[in-house]
Amino acid sequence: MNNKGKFYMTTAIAYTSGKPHIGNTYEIVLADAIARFKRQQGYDVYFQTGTDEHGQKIQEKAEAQGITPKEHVDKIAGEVKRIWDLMDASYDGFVRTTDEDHEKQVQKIFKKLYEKGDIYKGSYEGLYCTPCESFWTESQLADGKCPDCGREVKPAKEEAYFFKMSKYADRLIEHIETHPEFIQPVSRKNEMMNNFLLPGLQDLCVSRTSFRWGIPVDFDPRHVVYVWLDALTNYITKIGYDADGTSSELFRKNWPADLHLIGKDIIRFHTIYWPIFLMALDLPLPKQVFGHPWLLQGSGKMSKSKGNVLYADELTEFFGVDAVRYFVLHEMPFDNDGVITWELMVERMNSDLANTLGNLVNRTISMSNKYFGGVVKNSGVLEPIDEELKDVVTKTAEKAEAKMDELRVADAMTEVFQLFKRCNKYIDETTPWILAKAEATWPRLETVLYHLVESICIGASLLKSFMPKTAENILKQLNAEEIPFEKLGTFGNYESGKKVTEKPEILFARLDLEEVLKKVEERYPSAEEAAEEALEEAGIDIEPKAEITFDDFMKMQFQVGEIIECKAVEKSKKLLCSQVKIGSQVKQIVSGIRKHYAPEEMVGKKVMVLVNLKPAKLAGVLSEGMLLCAEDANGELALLVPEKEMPSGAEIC
RNA sequence: GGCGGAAUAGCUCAGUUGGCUAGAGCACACGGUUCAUACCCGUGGUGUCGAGAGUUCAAAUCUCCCUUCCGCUACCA
Repeated sequence: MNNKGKFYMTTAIAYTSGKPHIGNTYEIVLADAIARFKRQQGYDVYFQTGTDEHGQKIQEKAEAQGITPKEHVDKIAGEVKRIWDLMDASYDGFVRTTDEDHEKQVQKIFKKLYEKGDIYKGSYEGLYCTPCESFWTESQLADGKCPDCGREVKPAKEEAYFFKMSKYADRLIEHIETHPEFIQPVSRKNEMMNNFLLPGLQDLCVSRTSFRWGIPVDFDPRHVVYVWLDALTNYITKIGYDADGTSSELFRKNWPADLHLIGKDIIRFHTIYWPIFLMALDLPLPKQVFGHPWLLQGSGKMSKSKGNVLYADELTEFFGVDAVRYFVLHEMPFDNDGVITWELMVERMNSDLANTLGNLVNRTISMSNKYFGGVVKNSGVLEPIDEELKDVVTKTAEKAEAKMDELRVADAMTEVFQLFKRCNKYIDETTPWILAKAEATWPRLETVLYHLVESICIGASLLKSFMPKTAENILKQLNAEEIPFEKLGTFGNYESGKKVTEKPEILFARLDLEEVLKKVEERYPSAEEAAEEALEEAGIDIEPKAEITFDDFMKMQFQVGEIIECKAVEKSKKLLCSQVKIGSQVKQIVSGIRKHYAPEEMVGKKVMVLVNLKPAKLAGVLSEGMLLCAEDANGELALLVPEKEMPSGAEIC
């Protein structure tokens, strides 16, 4: 194998709040296909994945179960690993952010950046705007007030460490502009530039004192390192980066990373904060960050509380590992979200895997056995039609490689399936069953079957990155070895005279959609029930606020209000402006609930109103109070209404 | 509200620097075939290329405007 150099790639690390669903699993399969293909091409690949195990959410999850956070993350990390292994992910390194060496390095990095002056200790004192949940540096304040909402900023109870993002912004802008391949897909580049870099970066809070489950700041142990400085650094710590300068051989060989594969939701952190952290550490930047789309189920993003979650291990029970790998890779066309449903899964399984591929292998082996006792001989009786087959077959590797170089995995796989389709056509063109009738045409028949076996071997070798077990199985049935990558462009690798297996094994059995749906129905309660169950089961934890006194509480005045008029606020996408009758007076209240309520359905509702809130302008419209809502983990809102009929103006106490 | 993207066959999407009768896969229909997992091969679309206007010998492809969706962001008292 010719060595094309090192290739270090990573996935994002999975957050250990719960078992990863098929949407999360998609990322590891995508990464694995890329890693395997790179290896096949001759790169020296180091492929890293892992788990992100700190944070308040995890602390709370653990408390709710009556176990320690460590026990909780051990369990979930084990689950993640089990699923990654089930999917045949060929990772070389698995990092956990609770690994001792990771924690130690994060502390060192934190200290190093602090000593360098890039991290400074700030405090919320006089600088925190509670409603905005934002803190500001002195220089950011507008007339001593919150630059966002213009209201007073308050002294706060917490202090925190901040990272000076702005210091490196110019360098980052320069880098992004001179390296167009850095952010993929490119459409994301503009979003980052226009929304964050060009308007000016704000400093990032990198520590917390409100929870304990994190890496302590060693020189100020009341603080734990907050998420990104902890999570992102895994890409260097696990391969042996040392902030004191004695980094490992592995690190020196592999850094900078060639590819960070992440979900599109965390592009900002990987293309802004992470490069800036690296600049602060005087390390080179990763060559490419690819924010892949999401795999959705049905109509919405998968989430536990919606009850529409599919898990990799359940899907593989129905379809097998490689069919699931095929599906998730095939349905993701590079920059659009893909959709997974049981119907689509069955369709792909039947048409692509069972019909096109499975049946091809099966009919080829059957004919070899039937006509020649399984012996595949290249008797060299050629016809012009053979050239067309060879042409397609020998060019497939090159085409697939071109697609893979652009990370277009689905397209690369499609190229491989073009090869199999061409083989099926070749059988029709050469009609082996007619050749079999006369002894005179047997040599031609031998050649035809040889061509088929050879073509399938090339196809199977190319399939290896995407569906490793299937590729192996096909080659085994043909009694063939994997063809090295550099020979995939040549025809005639199969050794003439070898014997294929006597009984072909069905690679993918056709499935009946009705039966599958029936089984699914039996196994899973309907989506609605599941959603309810999930909600009840999980409950929701939110960030606790400081205790208040009864007097504080008594300052707030709540009343029942009747909505007598409601319309959308024109300048905004989320706001509704309601006229609310409270006793004898009418207040105008603006609320961010347009996604959840249409203006007409608001009218007539009696709702809970915080009446004595200081009026403020929202999108230029005056708002004189607040409608109270309950919010679930997905941001779904529900207005609070009295459970018995009550007059407007009734006090809520 | 700011920035950006998209609207093409029933569905998912390709359509390069404007140029021959607008394509692929799936689904569907018909025909052929039988080695094979009732499979494979072939054939079949009068699609207002979102609406309107413009530039041009020529526009799905460029310009303007409108409509609708989507992404990021701000806002969401």
